[in-house]
Amino acid sequence: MINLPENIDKNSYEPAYIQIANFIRQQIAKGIFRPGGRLPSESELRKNFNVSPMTVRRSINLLLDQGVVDTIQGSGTFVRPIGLDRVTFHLDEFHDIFKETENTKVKLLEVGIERADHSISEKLHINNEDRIILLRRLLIKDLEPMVYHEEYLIYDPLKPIVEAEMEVTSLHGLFHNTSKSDLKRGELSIEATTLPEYIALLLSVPENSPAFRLEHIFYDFNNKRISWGNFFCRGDRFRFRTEIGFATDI
Amino acid sequence: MINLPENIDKNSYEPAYIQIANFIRQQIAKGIFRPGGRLPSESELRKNFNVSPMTVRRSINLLLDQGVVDTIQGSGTFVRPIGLDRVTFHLDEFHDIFKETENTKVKLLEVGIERADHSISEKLHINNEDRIILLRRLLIKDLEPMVYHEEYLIYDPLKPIVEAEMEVTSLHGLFHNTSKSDLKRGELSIEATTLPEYIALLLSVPENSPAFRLEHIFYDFNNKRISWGNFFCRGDRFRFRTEIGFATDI
DNA sequence: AAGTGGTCTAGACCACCTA
DNA sequence: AGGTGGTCTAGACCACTTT
Repeated sequence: MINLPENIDKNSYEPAYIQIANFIRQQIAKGIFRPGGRLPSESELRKNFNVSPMTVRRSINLLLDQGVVDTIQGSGTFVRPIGLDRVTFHLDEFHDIFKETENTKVKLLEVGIERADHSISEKLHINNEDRIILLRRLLIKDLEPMVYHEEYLIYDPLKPIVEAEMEVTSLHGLFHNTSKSDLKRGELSIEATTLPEYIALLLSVPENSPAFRLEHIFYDFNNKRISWGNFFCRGDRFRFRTEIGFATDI
Repeated sequence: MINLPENIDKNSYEPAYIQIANFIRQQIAKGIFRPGGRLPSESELRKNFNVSPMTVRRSINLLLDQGVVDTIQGSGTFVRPIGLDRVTFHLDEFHDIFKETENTKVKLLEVGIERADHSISEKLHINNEDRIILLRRLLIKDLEPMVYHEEYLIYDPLKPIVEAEMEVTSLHGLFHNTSKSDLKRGELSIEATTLPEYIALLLSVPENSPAFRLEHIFYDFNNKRISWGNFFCRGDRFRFRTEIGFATDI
C-alpha cells in the first residue's frame, strides 16, 4: 500500500468526498500521481481516510466527471494525460457583460414587423412573406459598442404570447434565466467572420474587421422554431480562455 | 404526491440512477416538468421507484452536474430555465480532423533552432536570443489545407528530453493523449482574426480571410513554460456547434 | 414541526481484469 | 482466486426552508 500521509478533517464544513478529491488533485498537480499512472485503489483510499466505500466512490466520480481521471473496471483508476480532445470554451466573458448592468446598456436600434424573405423563412421553417418580428440591438459596455445583435421572431397573431416571448428571447431573459420560459431548447454555433460595412459602422471598427458570429435558433415546447438570430462580437474585444490539465493551487 | 406512472426496470443493464435521471429528463422534454418548476421531492421519487435514498440522490446529482436542474436546500429541486450563461463549445470538430488519419496529413513546413525574438521570449519567459525550436506545420484534410500551426519550444541542451517533448507537443501527442507526458497543464484562448498574407497563401484563401486563432501555452511539472504556439483555422471551414436545453429523444 | 436537500455509514452483491 | 471498479440498500444525522 502506498503511503498516503495526509488525512482529512472530518469536522470541516467541507464534505469528506470533496476533501479526498482535492487531495488526489493536489497529488497529481505535485507530480506524485503522474499522468497515465494508476491511483491507489478505492479500498486503499477507504482505509487510509477511514471512510465508507460510497464516500471514496463519490470522490472518484467527481474527478471522473471533471475529466481528471479515467476508470477501467477491474483494472484501476488512472490519471488522464492532458490533451486537446476535451477542450471546451465557456462563454463566460460574453455572459459577464450582461451581469454588471451598471456600465452596460442595450440600445434598441429597431423593432418592427416585417415580411420574411427567403433566408429568414428558411431558417424559421415558415413561408415566404409570413410576418416576423425584427429586433436589432447594440450592446454597449463602458460607452464602447461591443456586440451587434439581430434577431427574427415568428409573429403569430393568434397567440398573444408575443410579448412574453419577446421578453424571453430578450437579452435579459437569455442571460439571467430566472423566469419561467416557453423556450425548450436552442442550437448555437460560432464562427469567425469579417464584418460587413453596416455592422462595422455600428461597432465603430473598420469594415472587414474580424469578429465572432454567434448564431442561435430557439425552439418552443412543441419543437417549433420561434426565433433565429446572430450576435456579432468584435474580434478585438472578445477572447475566450480556458485551461487544461492540473492547476497547482485549488 | 404527484402521479408518477412510469417505473424502472431493476433487471435492466442500465443502472437505476441512470433510468431515473432519464425519466426526469424526459418529463422535462415533454413539458410535464416545466422550466422554473419544482420536481417531485426526493422522498417522493424514492417511494415511487422503490429505491434507496442514495440512489435517487445520485440521479439528482447527475442532472445537477449536467446543468439540467438546480437544487435549493430545504426548498426543493427545480428545472433550470435555459439561458446562454452556461453555453460551452467543445472543440470536437477540431479534434475529429486528427482522428481519421486516412484523409488527413500533417505537412511539416519547417523545423529548426532559432534565437528568440522579443515576442517569443516574453511568451516563454526566457531571455532574448535564447535558443528555441521552431515548428511550422500545415494540417491537410481531403487534400485541402485546413489549419496552419506554428509553435516555439524551449531548447535546453542540458536536458536530452527535447525529442520526447517534441513528441509530446506534437499534434499526435496532443490529440491522442495516450502517452505519459511531462505536460502538466496548458492555457488556451481563441479569438477571431484575419489572416496575414503568408498564412493565407499556405491555406489557399485570400489575404485577410477570417480565421480562428487558437493560442496555446504549455507548462511542465515544474510550472515552467515549455512551449507557445498558435493554430490558425480557416474561418470558412470551422464552425463550432452546441446545444442548450432539453432534447426530446435521449 | 414538518418537509426538503446533503452527507455518510457498513455492509452486500455484481462485473471485470490479471494472475 | 483475489483485486479492482460499480451499484445499491436501509437506515442515520445534519442544515436549511416553509408553515
